Amino acid sequence: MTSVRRSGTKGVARADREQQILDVAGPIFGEHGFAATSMADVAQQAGISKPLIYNYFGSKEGLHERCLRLALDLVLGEIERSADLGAVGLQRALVTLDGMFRVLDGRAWVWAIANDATAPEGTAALRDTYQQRLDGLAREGVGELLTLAGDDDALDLDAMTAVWSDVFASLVTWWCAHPGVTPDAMSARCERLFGAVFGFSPDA
Amino acid sequence: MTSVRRSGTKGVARADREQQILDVAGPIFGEHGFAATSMADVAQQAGISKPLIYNYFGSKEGLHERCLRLALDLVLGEIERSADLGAVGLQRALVTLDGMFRVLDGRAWVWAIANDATAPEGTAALRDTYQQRLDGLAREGVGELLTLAGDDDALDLDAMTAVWSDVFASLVTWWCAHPGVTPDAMSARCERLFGAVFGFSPDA
DNA sequence: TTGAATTGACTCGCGGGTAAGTTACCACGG
DNA sequence: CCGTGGTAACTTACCCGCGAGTCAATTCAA
Repeated sequence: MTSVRRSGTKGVARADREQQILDVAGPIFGEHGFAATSMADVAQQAGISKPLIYNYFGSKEGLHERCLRLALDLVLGEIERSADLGAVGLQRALVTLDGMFRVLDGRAWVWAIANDATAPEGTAALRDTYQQRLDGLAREGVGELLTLAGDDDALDLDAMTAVWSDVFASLVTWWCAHPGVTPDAMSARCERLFGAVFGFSPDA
Repeated sequence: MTSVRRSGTKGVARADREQQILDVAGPIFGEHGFAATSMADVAQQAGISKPLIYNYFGSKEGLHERCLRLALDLVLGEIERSADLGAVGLQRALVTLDGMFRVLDGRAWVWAIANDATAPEGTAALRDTYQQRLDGLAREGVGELLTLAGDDDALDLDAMTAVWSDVFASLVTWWCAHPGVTPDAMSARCERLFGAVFGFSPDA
């Protein structure tokens, strides 16, 4: 997995060192949040010095943005992949949840960093495009449900989309807080809960 | 509303000044969160100097705790009051939401400060007792629903309680982000959404 | 020798917190 | 009616630690 050293280079090849730093920084940002993470801490846990990180990523924001991009790509990619599977209604919700559990298995920090409230202002645009694509997908399913119930109020749709997004996040966050639960077990749990709420088996 | 000045005292009476600082600090803590709030900012917006705040509240944590207590008392008090009204099932949920909208009307910072993720460690105990009482109430209604559906898994109840708490929070937060919506209109919205999800009118 | 990789040892601003003084008001004695 | 001292409210100007960010070296492969 090690890249070839470039001429005139001591120590670790540039690409490898970069990857190594990202591997360490991601979980740290995820655990403590952007604001409460110190560069000295990242450097120490990576076994290198602080200036080296600045050499590679320029600033704390720069390092964070790289980690955030990885996280958002992973999360959003998985959600869009699930959407393409073609399931509808509750089945689609369950499929999306299941995919998320699988992709986050052993990488809970990805979810944490994607939902970090202390992220710097500079990432607002990045997070916006991500949120818009997410909301768009959520809105489809939610709109279907509301239309079926004869509700065509625009703000109702807006609020319900926010609620569904939070329900999704709530289930994922709960799972992240229970490391012993396998993705399979968690998906089964979601099926039971959906069944209890909606009063019928989801595959009906 | 002004307290009597005590003998040998210049300026504002102690109780009045304390209240004035709290009135300013609450919304600031709510808007920026504990971590991102600076004492100098609070002092400036209150039109006084920084040391005066320390004279009154001892520390940043001290000031924050006072604001947090006010917020938690308001929120939890309202929820327990709603619980005592004796409604059951979905009606109880709607009544609780309605009460929350009314008590937070014009005081959105109360909700923000009660849900601030950057609150200091020292308030963990305070927040725990609050959260436990909240969870206890939520667990009642959720447990009823799950038992009705034949689900008696302990972790299911745990997860579902977390989800319901987040749904509640999600609706309140959405409302806080839409200042033009009256409590009445928001309660009506909640009724429609509940109806759409559960497939029947809540008062049935 | 060259030059990229790497680091020890800084600077600097920000924000919590404080020491020491200043202001304004009141209660007295003359 | 006028000092004059006492006291509480209040402020200016500071300290100090922490963490982001930088610079002048140092190491080592080619």
